[in-house]
Amino acid sequence: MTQAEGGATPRERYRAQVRAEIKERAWEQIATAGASALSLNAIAKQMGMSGPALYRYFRGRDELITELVRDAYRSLADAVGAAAKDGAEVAALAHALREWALADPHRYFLVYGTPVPGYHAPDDITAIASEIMALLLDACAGAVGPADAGATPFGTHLEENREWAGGHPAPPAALHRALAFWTRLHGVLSLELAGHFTGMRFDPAQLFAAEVDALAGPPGARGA
Amino acid sequence: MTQAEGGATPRERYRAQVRAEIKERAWEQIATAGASALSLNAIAKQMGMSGPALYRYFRGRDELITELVRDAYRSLADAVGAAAKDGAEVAALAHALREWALADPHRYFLVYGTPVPGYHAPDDITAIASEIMALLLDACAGAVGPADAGATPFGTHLEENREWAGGHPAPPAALHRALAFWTRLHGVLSLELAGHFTGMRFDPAQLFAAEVDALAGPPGARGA
DNA sequence: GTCCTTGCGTTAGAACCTATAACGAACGCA
DNA sequence: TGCGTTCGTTATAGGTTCTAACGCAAGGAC
Repeated sequence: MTQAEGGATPRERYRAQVRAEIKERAWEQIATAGASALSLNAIAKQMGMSGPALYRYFRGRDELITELVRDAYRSLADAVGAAAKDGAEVAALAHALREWALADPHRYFLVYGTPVPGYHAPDDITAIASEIMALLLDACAGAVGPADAGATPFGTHLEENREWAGGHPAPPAALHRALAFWTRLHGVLSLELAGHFTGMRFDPAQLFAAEVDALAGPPGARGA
Repeated sequence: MTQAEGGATPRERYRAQVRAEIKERAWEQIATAGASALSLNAIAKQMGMSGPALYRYFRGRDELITELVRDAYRSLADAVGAAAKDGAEVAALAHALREWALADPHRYFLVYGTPVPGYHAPDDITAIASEIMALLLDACAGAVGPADAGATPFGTHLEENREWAGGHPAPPAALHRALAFWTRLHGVLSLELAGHFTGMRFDPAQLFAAEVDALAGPPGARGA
């Protein structure tokens, strides 16, 4: 999208532009009907082209979706990164995450929703995921309270298996806090976005805020 | 499945039996390829029938899936109910939930996974969901610690909007704890089942256990 | 400016899918 | 034994992804 004009040859520029427009339409479809309803045929028709033309630009439906997942991850990393720029408070990251999720629920589900059985994310996507995790670890390492001294059972387990942190020099309590941040906020967000709270009258934002509050306090609270 | 033999007329018995077999095959397909790959045609072919025959038994793909969702909810309610029978410890419910989820991940995603845009669950399904919530509230109400006295901001918000608890006489702290139970354990389970922990070396079971531990302790810990 | 190559978009078609319509046969009930 | 309901069939319409083969047009080379 940004480097569409940076292409060398006219053909490459045109190609990049068409690819961008295809993804644009794809995002529109996903925003309204979800990823499962994404139809290459419909996109082509919408663009005034006839069906198989799109296969010049994407190997197939899977490759397009993989590209969209990549963009979604990139977008999330940017959103979280922007929030982590200054203060780097854990609550700020949480807020950025929620904003990003509410802005386009289907995009959230594209990243964190029900996985496709055969699908395995390519390396560059998992790299972006690690990048997000690093931001989270930074924030969590910066917020280690004095109460984090006591080692929890899970803390020691994490100490022994901390390869996933990619060499990040965070204490076990921070590792645990980062993991809890991820799983707890995903828990609230995914249930909210999936509509499991509709009917129940309480405000999901306040439940989310309560979880963020708990996260800002004790990490493994009462563990051991 | 159970009441297949309770039918009055031979026709009804046969019909119930065929419906049961269709659902059986559907579950097999879902277990291997997920709900999105469920094909009425394939089921029919597998049963030696030709395509449209299944429409005598289900209005369409949607009705079959709705039925499967209903069965999944029922199964979850039974599993949780069985665990709540005796001691009624919160940890026991958590363990039952995890067992149920790991037994068939795709079944879990059928209930808690990415929602289909147009779909709205029928009343009897939401009723089962309420039933599960009631079991959870029972367990949480029985585990109110002395530390739960202090009213958190979210606790008072829940006190004001407690219709979703269906008149359950649980203190606000128990309501909060039940909600946290649901969202936190779903957070860990769904990320684990979706494969977001693969590559990271830690044991998901221990993270789950740590969350259960935290749940058994302070509910809104440090809120306010 | 002219040729030649490369790539784009087309139509045709195979193999799926859901879903409806119309027909014939079998089954159960009286 | 007859009759009506229900079942399973085939045919059909319309949708999807994706491959193959063809023609045209645009870019680069000279």
